[in-house]
Amino acid sequence: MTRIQDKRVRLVDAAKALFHTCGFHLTTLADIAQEANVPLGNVYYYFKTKESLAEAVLVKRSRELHEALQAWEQGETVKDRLLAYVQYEIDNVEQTVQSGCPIGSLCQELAKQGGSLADGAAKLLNDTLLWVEHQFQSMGMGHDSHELAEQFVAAIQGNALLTHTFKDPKILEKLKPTLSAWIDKVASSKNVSMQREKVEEYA
Amino acid sequence: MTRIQDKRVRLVDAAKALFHTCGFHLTTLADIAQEANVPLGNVYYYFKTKESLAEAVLVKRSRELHEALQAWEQGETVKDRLLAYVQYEIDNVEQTVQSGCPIGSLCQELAKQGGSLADGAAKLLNDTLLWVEHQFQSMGMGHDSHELAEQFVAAIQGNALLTHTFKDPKILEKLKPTLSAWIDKVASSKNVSMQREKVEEYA
DNA sequence: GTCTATATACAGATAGAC
DNA sequence: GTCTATCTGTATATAGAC
Repeated sequence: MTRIQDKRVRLVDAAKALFHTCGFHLTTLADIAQEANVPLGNVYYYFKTKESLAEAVLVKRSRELHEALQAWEQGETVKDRLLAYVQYEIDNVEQTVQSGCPIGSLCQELAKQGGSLADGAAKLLNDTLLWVEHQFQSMGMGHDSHELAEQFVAAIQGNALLTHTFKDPKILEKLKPTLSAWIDKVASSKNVSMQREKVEEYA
Repeated sequence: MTRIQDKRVRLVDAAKALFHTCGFHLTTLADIAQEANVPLGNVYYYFKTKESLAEAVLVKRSRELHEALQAWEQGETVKDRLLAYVQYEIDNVEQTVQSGCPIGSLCQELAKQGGSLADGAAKLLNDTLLWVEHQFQSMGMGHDSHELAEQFVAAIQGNALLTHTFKDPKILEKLKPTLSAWIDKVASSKNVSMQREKVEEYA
């Protein structure tokens, strides 16, 4: 790409990192410009407002999320896929210890002020939720899939908050065996009723 | 109390509400002063800095939390007590829809900047966690109590985040039967091993 | 396209009359 | 104790030379 795109990319990357570590409101455009090695006045050539820069960050986070979802989707069994998601959180646990879940903290901070930023952050969490729900459907959980997905994502988000608040990576790490056992239990309890319900096709 | 205390109380109440609905950084002292019907310049007679006002808010939240814990403690069985906590969240679900869990959102926002505010917010969540852990100990869950408490609190915090993000009170409302069944399952699975473990005294 | 200098707005905090 | 007026710093955003 051209040099102009490089600067734009650098600004979005710097903003993405700083919004996560310091939060949206505490991060100044001067901080972002410095981190990206771009003079402050030049930022406005690429982004008219701080909000439009934040929107670009949300677009980038969305692209990265869907790449991750695709990667986890490669797992052989549904359980493998769901645990790949959990493992991803564990691989990035130091980030979560320092600044919380990147998506969860965006939702918490941006949901309060409404507007397009709140919607964009909510969509990240919703896309995650829909993917998990799809996994449970592939498992044959039918109508329960939505609530199971909510419990799964809530468990990860809740444990990420505890991890961040108490600066303790072990909290997230312990979650993997816990969720693994929970998936088994959920699946086995469903197998009983599978005798009378049609098993859904894997998508 | 004297009139001077009234103003102080009004400022703390206004700050408590606004920090929750708008977040700490987005709330200005002018907003707080207006909400409390106190002239801006007079705020500094009671609180030298915005941070010291936030500390007073944390003290108030801590007092209120411990009052709530005592109220829930009146439940007859351990399950009643834990579900009283969940019911409390449901009773205040509209607040959570609008602004998230008061304690969880404080932790998320203040943990990033460290300092005494981060510690104060973390203590609120930790006190909650310790109370839940104590309940599980009273149930005879022994060494598992800590991790059960983490899962319990994480479930509530995670569901509060989803409730806030998706503006959907039903998410938190559905949690009560889910956790109720979970408590039963946990208790019954422990009853098996109670035959070989000493049952701990209720505190 | 780039970057310095600056306008504008508003935040936290203070001075000092009452 | 109270409150107006204001200081000071800093954030977003713009103007305009290069």
